Amino acid sequence: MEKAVQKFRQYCQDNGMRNTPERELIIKELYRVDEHFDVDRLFLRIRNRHLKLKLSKVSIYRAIPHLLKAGLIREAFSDSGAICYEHVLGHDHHDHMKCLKCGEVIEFYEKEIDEMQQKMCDRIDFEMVWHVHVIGGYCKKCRKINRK
Amino acid sequence: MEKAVQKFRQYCQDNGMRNTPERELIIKELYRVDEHFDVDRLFLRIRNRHLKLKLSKVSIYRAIPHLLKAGLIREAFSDSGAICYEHVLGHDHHDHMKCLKCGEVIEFYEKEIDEMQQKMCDRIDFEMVWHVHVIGGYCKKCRKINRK
DNA sequence: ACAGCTATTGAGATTCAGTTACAATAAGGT
DNA sequence: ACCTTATTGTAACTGAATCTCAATAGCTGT
Repeated sequence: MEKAVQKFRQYCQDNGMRNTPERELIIKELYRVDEHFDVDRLFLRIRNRHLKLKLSKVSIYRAIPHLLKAGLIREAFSDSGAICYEHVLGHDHHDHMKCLKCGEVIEFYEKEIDEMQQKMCDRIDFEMVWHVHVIGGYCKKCRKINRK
Repeated sequence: MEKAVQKFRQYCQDNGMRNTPERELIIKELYRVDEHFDVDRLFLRIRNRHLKLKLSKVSIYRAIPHLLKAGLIREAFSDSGAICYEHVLGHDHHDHMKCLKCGEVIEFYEKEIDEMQQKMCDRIDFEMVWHVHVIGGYCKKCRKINRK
């Protein structure tokens, strides 16, 4: 977590930006819990913990493009309109499956898929910056229920 | 295109739904052009062709969940807020790369990635219904420009 | 061919995520 | 400590998508 804050400070320096308590608060709360989040959820989490009584949702919206660029978070998937993010530092890369019935999110990682993806990009001289790979379907539990 | 209309008629029958000229118009326009589209773009295309002067955007929104279920279209990616779809019939399966600079969309298909994806789902007993695989980055052209 | 049930339509109001405008504040180099 | 200007919060706004509701029109049975 402290590492993330450090990294962001560096990012600010490199880009002529100012580091502020608001941004650090966002990063700290972001890294405190190992969970997917959208802006609203993160906002409420900060509110409810009384870490600081006044932090505007707009500041979170404004911070996100920077956090993405700085490589602190990445887009995971979108959930009925709202975009869900996850932190990157200290969390191995993975992608997501989402159960269309119970909403459960399963993380997966298949080394070969990633490698193949990279090879394919190299082949056509495409410089990959990010990727989103989401599989929608029915999880083990919900399949059983459906079969009944 | 006529095949798509047929398929949708069947889908209506199977689900106690009514087939209407509005829905057929949507499907026909959808299949007339081999291009990605969002609701707005499709709406304007129908308007501009004067195929029918009065078709509400709401009807398109309402048709989409059915078209998805009927297997006539699929979600391709989202473009600054709006979801982009593409038709499925008569168009081989593929995924997308998107250039973050010029916005170009490149379609790709890697058989092995698809197979590996399926194997992985089988392994954990997850029934895949759809998947979205989007790679963001810089295309060949834009990389060259960036290097200057 | 007709009647009646009810799915579907369009207009307009509404919701909700995300953005913008702007005046007040405060970070950080000097 | 000062001064420049990036950042903040409030509130107004945009734009995609949904909901409400009265009017319309498919389909089914007769």
